[in-house]
Amino acid sequence: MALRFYNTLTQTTEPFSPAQDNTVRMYTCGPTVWNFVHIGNLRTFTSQDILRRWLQYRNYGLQHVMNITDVDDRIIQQAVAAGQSIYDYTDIYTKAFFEDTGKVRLQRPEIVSKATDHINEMVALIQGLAENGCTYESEGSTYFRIAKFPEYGKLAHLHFEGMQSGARVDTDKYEKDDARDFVLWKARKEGEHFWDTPLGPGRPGWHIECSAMAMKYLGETLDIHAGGVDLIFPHHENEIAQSEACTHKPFARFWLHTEHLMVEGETMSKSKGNFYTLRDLFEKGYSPEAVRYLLTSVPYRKQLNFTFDGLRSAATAIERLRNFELRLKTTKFPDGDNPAFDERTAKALAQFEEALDDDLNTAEALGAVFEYIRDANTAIDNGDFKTANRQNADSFLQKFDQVFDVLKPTVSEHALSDADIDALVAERTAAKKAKNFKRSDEIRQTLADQNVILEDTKEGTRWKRK
RNA sequence: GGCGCGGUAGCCAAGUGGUAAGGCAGAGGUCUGCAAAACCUUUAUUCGUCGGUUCGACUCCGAUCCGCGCCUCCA
Repeated sequence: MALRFYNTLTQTTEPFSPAQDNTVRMYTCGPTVWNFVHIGNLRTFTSQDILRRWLQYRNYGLQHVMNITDVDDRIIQQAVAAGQSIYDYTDIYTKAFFEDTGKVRLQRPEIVSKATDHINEMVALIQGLAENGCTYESEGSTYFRIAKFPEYGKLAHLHFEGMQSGARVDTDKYEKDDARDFVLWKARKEGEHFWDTPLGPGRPGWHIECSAMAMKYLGETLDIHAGGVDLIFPHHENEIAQSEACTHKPFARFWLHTEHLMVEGETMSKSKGNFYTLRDLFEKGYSPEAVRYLLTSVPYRKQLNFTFDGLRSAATAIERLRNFELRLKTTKFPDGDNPAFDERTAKALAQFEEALDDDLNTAEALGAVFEYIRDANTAIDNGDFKTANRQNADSFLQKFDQVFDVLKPTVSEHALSDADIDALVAERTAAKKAKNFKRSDEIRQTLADQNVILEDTKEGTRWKRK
């Protein structure tokens, strides 16, 4: 079956292909840069990375825009507290974001756009909405009038018929006609960063940046819009309202939402003491690959229970994958070809691709890979794996890694070089030959201290980094 | 209260009408100078509970218990 995704808008799984040409126009809600990225954020971004990679694997071009929210209440508050401008303050966390996500090998979107660089576009969009009679002004702020958009609630599947206007307590500091109305442009407040615009001095509301930037770079209708489940309402619902009320065209064809993660079975929160940034995990000694693997091993639409036990399991699972890769590379196979085994490889690849085509079922894809590895190991043991089978096997493994990207270890800059290791291994082999096991074990230990593991095989000694 | 998601082995988790993938941990074995590493085998008569439909249900229907999320600025 062809590629398909679950669409929050229709609540069904639908076949996917881009609307125009071969390029997927995709927008994902990026970070609010007021702090370091935490593992909850990262789960969403990692799932989007898998989405990116799978679209590319399926030979689609990609035009992916991710925003950086660099102005909002928290940022203003934190910047003031730190005695910095919002630009200086957010710059720190924007850089940290790419540094951190780079470590877990997230691809950088084709376009990264900052909210503060697109004030003009936002103002223009709000003006367009004003022309359509969808806005009103109150105490210097501009609001979107929900009553003008009857389809409001279609993404979150909320029904407001029974709700009385103003029935809810309005906790917002600004004056609104209807509790559901949301602010497009916030009036300037004393001591806050502001922009002078035709809408008056102030700053953008939360939702408008995404509509403005998405449509600027991708056109009025996106193929995919993605984010965390918590953004479905109100953020994405409001994006739809303000975009479609302006263009009268569907804002996005597919809405993909990543479920949240739990930590040790509990919701992650600072008060519970189970709040972790990616940097926290690195400090505890966990590898970027292990984090990446754990985060991707559970399909994106399922809640993921993040545990340290799971993180260790992930690291061991990666070892198994790497061991197979190493075995494939270093073993001398019997000459010839075994068509039956090539068929086995083809089957594994088909299962792998079908799993990811099915709304990115990463768990099933991994199952296909591990099952294959077991069969391949058995075939190698039995001599059923021939020299000519190596190419397809290796190609399958590389295709797997094109998506999951965990095979290559992250090597620190202080680590021994490959040449140093090779030299020590050669010395040990000589020592072993001379039955100088004392020296041989000494070298093994030296390398072990550098996180290099030696394996003695029929074809000699091979090594790997841990 | 409304809407949505989920409860499968010690842990993580796929499957969703034809008789339980995979990973980790555990147990056994192969290999090896010992060791390490690696590899192989094995581990759920059973899928929250109770009913129903069916030749047959983890998979469909009803009820029920439990967990999680959203219902205005949180990925």
